Amino acid sequence: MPTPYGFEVEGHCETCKKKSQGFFCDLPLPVSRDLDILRHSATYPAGAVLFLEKQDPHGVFILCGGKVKLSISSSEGKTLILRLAEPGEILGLAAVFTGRPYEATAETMHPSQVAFIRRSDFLRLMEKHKEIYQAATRQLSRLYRGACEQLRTIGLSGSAPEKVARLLLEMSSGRAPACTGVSITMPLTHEEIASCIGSTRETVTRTLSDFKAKRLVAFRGSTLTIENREALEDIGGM
Amino acid sequence: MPTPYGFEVEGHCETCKKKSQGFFCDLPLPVSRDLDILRHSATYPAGAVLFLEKQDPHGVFILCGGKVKLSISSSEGKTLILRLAEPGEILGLAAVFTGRPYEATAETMHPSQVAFIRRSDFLRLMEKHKEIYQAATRQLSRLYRGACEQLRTIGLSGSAPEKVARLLLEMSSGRAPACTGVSITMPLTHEEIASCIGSTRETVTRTLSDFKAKRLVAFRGSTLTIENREALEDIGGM
DNA sequence: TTTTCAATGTGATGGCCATCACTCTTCCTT
DNA sequence: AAGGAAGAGTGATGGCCATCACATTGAAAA
Repeated sequence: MPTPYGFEVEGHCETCKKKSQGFFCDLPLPVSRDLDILRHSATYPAGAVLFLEKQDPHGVFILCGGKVKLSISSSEGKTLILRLAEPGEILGLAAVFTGRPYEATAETMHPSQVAFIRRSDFLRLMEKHKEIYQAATRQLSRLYRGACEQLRTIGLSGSAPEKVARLLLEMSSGRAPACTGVSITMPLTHEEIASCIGSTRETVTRTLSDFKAKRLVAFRGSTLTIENREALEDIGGM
Repeated sequence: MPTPYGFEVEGHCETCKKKSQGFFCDLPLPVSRDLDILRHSATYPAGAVLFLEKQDPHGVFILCGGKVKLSISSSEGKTLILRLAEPGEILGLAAVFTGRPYEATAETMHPSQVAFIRRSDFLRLMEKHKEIYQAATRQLSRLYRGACEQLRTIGLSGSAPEKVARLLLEMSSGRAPACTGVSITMPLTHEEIASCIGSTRETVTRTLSDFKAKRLVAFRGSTLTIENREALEDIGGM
């Protein structure tokens, strides 16, 4: 099944197309032909590790379908989740480009389709096609902005409620409309939320209970609804 | 004074040249000619603000000489220093490329020479010269890696000593040799160190005193010498 | 069904460090 | 030399939340 992305995608094409701003999609034909030759596609089960933090960068992974968790961890075993990658993203870009080790660990959260391109092949491809530079710059810019946002959340907010509120608002953004009443499907456990904001599971549980008691949010299964965006923004210092 | 960077630099050329890996230097002649036409050079005094967080990105600033502090701040007035830019760096790159507001505030620490290029001009220039894409990707990759490191320091380390140790080690890295005995000229006040690691001035003062008492570091004026790198790495969890 | 394990809820405790309130030093200015 | 301001050192205090410990729910396997 040929697609506008330059490689075959089973199942999640629609998602990829919808989120294509800034992603690795819609490449001109000559570029996608070259990509097709070099890529190695595979389907990974949930929980598979694509690459490990501090490993030498053998290449980039293009996420075609599924969801991948990117995280860093300390020597004491604590973990910080950087972001969840969506279909269309290139993983390992900064590492491959600088030649330094992967800066994070990539692990599939669901069964995922992934295309791999060897470092040397990818670098040669970049030299050949300006469009790839363009896509890479776009993605890296977004990554950097995201990291800054996370630094703001973790580094500048004193209290745990502040961090949780910011995370919820961030997760709900990008969805229309950005106002009270938005619902999001929470893909993270309390434990994982904690490791997005540098806190602990217990604190997240307590904070969310508190938010619920104050009618700021509501839960229906794994669906979270923001019932009072104003108040949340207030708590988040925004 | 013509230079290999495509624009005139007074005073800090050597620095720039030494740190040129990944920077905006050594461009081919046609590129630097085009840059020369579009750039607006200026010298700013210490403490000047090049751009503000959340401002619309009018363009990029190329730091030719001096030093610039990049920081983000919260609504309550707390500040987090992201990094200190050295000559050769392009400031505002991610913002200009994505079209979203500047992600940080840029403020000169010393009198600095800065070249400005309007957003539209810069984007057109990128389209024309692949070398600029290349330089941009390199710089963005480094920025992203740096942000990840800072996230690791701030988000994964529980204690203040851990954060301070990591910061000192990071500041001393990049200098030869990376072992016990390295001296660095500390360009930051305790207050600024605190806002690099999301802590407070008092805590930094106390922690550094403690390190000094334990013979991990020594001070001579504004020069800091690492006397026991092993122990520092141990505290930093590295 | 029963089993089982992950996820969640909740109390108790204590330590780290942010905060406040000073003093002291060191320059730079006048 | 006196004045002032920025930086640095230091004690006291209290609150937030990490940590430990255990109960409870829920949802997949067996």
